[in-house]
Amino acid sequence: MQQKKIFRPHYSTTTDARVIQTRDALRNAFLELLNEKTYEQITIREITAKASIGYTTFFRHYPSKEELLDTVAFDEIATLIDLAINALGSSDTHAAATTLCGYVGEHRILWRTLLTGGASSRLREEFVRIAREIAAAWHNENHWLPADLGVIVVSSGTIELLAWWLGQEEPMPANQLAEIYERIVINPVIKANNTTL
Amino acid sequence: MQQKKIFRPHYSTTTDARVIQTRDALRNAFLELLNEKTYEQITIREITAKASIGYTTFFRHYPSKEELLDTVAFDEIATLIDLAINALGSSDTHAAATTLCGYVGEHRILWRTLLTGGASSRLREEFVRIAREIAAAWHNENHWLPADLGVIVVSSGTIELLAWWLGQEEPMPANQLAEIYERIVINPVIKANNTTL
Amino acid sequence: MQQKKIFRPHYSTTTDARVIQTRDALRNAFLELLNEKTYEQITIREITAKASIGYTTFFRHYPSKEELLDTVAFDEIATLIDLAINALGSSDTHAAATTLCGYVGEHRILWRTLLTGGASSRLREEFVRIAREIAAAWHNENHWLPADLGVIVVSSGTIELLAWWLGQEEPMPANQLAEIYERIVINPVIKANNTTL
Amino acid sequence: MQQKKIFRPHYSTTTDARVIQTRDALRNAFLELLNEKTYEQITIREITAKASIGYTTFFRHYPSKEELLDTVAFDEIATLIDLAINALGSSDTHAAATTLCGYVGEHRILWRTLLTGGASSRLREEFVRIAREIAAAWHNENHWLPADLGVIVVSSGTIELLAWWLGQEEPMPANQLAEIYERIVINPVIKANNTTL
DNA sequence: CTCTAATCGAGACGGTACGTCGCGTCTTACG
DNA sequence: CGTAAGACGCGACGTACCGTCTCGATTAGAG
Repeated sequence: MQQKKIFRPHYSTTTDARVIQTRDALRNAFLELLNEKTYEQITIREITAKASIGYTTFFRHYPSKEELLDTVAFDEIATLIDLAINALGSSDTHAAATTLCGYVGEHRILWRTLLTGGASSRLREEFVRIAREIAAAWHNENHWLPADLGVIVVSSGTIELLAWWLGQEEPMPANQLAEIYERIVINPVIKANNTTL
Repeated sequence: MQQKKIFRPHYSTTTDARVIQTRDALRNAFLELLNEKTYEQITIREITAKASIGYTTFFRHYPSKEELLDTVAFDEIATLIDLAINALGSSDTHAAATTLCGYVGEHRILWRTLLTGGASSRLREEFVRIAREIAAAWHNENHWLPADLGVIVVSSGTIELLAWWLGQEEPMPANQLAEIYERIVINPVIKANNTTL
Repeated sequence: MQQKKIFRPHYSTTTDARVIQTRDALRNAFLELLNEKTYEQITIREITAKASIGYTTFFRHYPSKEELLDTVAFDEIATLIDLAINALGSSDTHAAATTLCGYVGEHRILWRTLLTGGASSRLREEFVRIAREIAAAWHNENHWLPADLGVIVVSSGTIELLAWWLGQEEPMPANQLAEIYERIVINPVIKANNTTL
Repeated sequence: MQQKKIFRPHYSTTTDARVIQTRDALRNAFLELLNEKTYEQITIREITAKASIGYTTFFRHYPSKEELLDTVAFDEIATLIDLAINALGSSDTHAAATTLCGYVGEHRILWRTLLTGGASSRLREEFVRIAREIAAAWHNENHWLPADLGVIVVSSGTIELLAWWLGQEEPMPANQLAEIYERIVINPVIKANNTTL
């Protein structure tokens, strides 16, 4: 964390056109590579070569490959989790599920890379991890179902369902997916309490 | 005339006591390390050091870290998938679910390492991958649910549920877990077909 | 796109101060080690350790130990062979012999390492090899003496004589050596033709 | 030198037919390999493979590759040096030179391997080294020529001349070689004293 | 419109891990 | 029950990336 001497003025926000350009190039090169190979297999040298950026320059913007991935994915994950939490907690689960599927569908290209590309397992872990944090205070009236287990199963179910969808060659419409989502992921957890076991 | 490469006669089964001993040492050292750190962070040198085995000797038994993990995990995964498939396909899902949870509970220590340790994401991927292969021919009468999506959701749900259970400090009894398993993972997929959407 | 292999831009001449410094350190460490042990016994790790240079860095400058030796020795050998050829071919063999012995005496320290150190046998072979190449076109009027045999005997005689001289604790003066050189190495080959056998 | 536990009953002379057979096989395999590659490049595993002998068995007969070479070459070198010393010291140098060249010619195949094969430089060093030891007490009446220098020049000259001869495709007759030998190697050293410089 | 400072490319360097190779010792299973 | 087959520890090899550090060249944007 504590960098010693390397010149790193760019970690802060800047409007310098060169900086913006460099970061975009890195981001795009990284995403392209994620479509080809595993996160671990991708080297920083590859990213910079593909981005036509000097190797050293990478470190002027991100301290590590990890950090670049986070930067690329963090906002997207946060948005998606918001929607997923809504789907879980809302009274109108149907609308929430549709919204979530619709959102991912609109960002299909990016999300396909994230969920089916070389960083998929990292993304999934991250998704579940953040979901657990956010939902830590979440109240669950199902006495038979531990709250965090519910969050885990819904989170991972969500991710797997979306990954499957994005990997299809001829994907079904978003609203149809939303129905399935509701039936096999949402409802079993939140609506099961009125069923006697 | 020339040496073929490294001398690797051991990949086949052997009864040599030294070989058994060495492999056990590697396996145990590896599992211990998986409780401490990520699969990627573990180096072969660490494994051999912890096992008090020469570095080169590792390669006399496994061509890579990957292969060692496979060897350690493959049989366990295969057994578990058998049970999971039964849970999914059997008419008596309750009995199948109980059997599965019971099996994992009996091998709690190993499975906790596999599912909550440093190789968890690899194990989960592998589990889902194998499950898809096995269930490729699986017939699904739910016209509204694509078969492979069902397999994916059940597989990942199974894994996540077990991982949660094994990570608990005071885990609930296996049969209680089995009930939850049935309600939020099994039934939504296989019993939903008699519900009109 | 991919890295070519290890980064090796330095084989060409460069004025970079760091490069000069590194190469000098390697060269000196190598020569010091040659005074202690055999060329084969010296490891690249030893050289770099003695030079306080990173192990990997060695390969950024030389592809192998062999190449380092060549670099260290090649110019010297070439110079010496020039002088030796002159000694052999010149009409004034006396002056040529004196020049050659004087030259080696002036570079006594380096040549002692080369000829009596751990790489001596390699150096001798190299010397004879190069001498044969250079003297391939050399015309010999001695009908009784095959030209290449003459070159070989003179070359090896030269080397052995110099090695002996450099190994002496109280070496004789260069001009005295030159006289012996002329009598037992040069003259027998080039002046013998006017003697009937 | 001090071997601990390995079973090595064969270092002593033995008449056991199997032992003789094994050693011959190793010796022949070694000589064959010396015609193909450098002493350093030859591995013990290669030798044993070519000899159809177990790898471990090698060490029951020789502690190292070095020792095998010595065993193969020592007697031959000693014989040759005897002859060379005679050539140098005898009053009838002509007869001695002829004898020496004749002897080598009769063992042409072995000597060609030794002097032009992959161990040539070792052989040459060894030859000169032994010659110096034997001739240490040798008295030299040439006041202008240090005795050991004389031995060195004659030894190396002898070796180089023989190596050249054995490497020829159409070698000259032994007696013709002997004449050259006498003129350019022997006489310059031992008969030069009656010449004023 | 200049000039100063931010940005960048090139690449030398010290490291660490990799997987391979050969050595020489030690052990065991088999004939 | 002695030996060959081979398991093993060891250490060097050469490669691949890592992340740090210069050193100049270029360029943006403030004065």
